[in-house]
Amino acid sequence: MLKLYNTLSREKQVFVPMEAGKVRMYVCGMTVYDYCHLGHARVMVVFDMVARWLRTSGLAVTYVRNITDIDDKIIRRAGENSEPIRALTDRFITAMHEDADALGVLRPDHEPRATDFVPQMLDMIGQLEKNGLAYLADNRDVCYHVRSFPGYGRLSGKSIEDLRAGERVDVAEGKRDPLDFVLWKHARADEPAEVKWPSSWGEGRPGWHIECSAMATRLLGPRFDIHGGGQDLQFPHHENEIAQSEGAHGHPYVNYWMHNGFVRVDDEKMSKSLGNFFTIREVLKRYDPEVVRFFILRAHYRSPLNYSDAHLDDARHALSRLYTALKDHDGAAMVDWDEPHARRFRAAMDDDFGTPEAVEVLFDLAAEINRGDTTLVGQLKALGNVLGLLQRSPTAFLQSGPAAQDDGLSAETIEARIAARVAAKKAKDFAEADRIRDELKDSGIVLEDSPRGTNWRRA
RNA sequence: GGCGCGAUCGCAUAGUGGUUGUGCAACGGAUUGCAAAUCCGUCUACCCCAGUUCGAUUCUGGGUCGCGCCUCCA
Repeated sequence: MLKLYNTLSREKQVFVPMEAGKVRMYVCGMTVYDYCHLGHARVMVVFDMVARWLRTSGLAVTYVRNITDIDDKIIRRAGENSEPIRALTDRFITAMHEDADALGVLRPDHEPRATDFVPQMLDMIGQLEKNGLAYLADNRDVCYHVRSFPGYGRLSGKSIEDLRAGERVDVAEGKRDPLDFVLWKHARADEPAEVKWPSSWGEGRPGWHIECSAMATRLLGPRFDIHGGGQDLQFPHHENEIAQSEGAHGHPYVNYWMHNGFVRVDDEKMSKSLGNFFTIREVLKRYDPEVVRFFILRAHYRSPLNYSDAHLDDARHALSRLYTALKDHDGAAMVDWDEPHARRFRAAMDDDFGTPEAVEVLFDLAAEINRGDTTLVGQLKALGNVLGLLQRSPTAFLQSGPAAQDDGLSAETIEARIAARVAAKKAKDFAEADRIRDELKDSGIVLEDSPRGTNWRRA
């Protein structure tokens, strides 16, 4: 029985799908004007894990993760680059897919682009206007009248009064209330034709929040099971989505809201605005992507996750232990769910996606295997697979490394050195054998003698 | 100012009203020509102050510190 923490109720709840055996899930994805950073990596990996676990649990999942391809920052960036919006967004969508693929993130069932759903957004805005929740402001933007929507602030635990008290928003440009947000931005003369769509309120483009409501409704229906995203989207983005969808449809929008914690650097949120972010591809130059995935899943999805080289190094060593246990064994990869470790694994995952405990089970399996119980090899591999881990050849993982690109030593060179050392050992020239080993060690290559020969791996 | 989250062994990260988890690191032993890997063992924590309790790291209240949201942000 799966329980998950629902941001809306602020407690763990038993997950009951709307339709037996099926789950409909929407996750807020990327705004594509730059490379993804580690924070994006976390959202993608976390909800990939969620989708995998739901499927492993026998549910048919429809997973939607949107792409925001129209927005102020995109327009600005395209202008700076003197390139069409579409060229810019296409480029970064490709880059995003490269990053996601590297991290073992499976493609969602749908990746809708906002610009493909403008008519649906306009329909929804029209409905909101009809319901008395949207109005055309003096500056010709169409705005959502937040005060007319009862229950605004329920998700984020904010009251309209408190928001006003701490208000730091610019003086309203035509808004009736500073809290009101834009549904439809009227077109400006200096904007490219590419970002102008006709509408009954005049030419313009969608506000940010409306796209998710419209696309989720179109692809999953007006009410669905799970909606996820980064913690920072809880307010105002998700609060506004609720106001839009419930305001338009007159019934609840989402049953379970999930928010993943931030990635931090030096105990500060990693973000574009703070400038302390690392892009995924930057990190992947120095760390194996599976190490990054492991690093993310080793922490609970709702906890903050501190990034540092030391922590990634630690994660690499830990993952190496798992792969080392798998080395020299072939095992079928089907989970036997009646086996005790698998039961613990399931219990951990069913408790709000407790990947840290699930990973712990993996280490216990590795220990059992190292003690000689090779019947558990298949379990380790198969449970690893549930998390999207441990599917490579152990040797391939162990011989790849942080320095793989620049230590300049090819496998052939290393093998040749090993052969030379074996010869030296045979001749009882241990000084020479040790010299060769130390030399390789200085290049980050660790040798391991075994009855069946000498193996090597990268430290 | 409003709202919320967190404080666990050297580092990291789980979890639990009483049996003290996991990874990395460290130390001792086994193994090894020596190593590495592995195994066995050691070290063994729960911010502070009250309260509830037979018993609290775990529950309640207060405090301190850190962080997040309230503005674009995964």
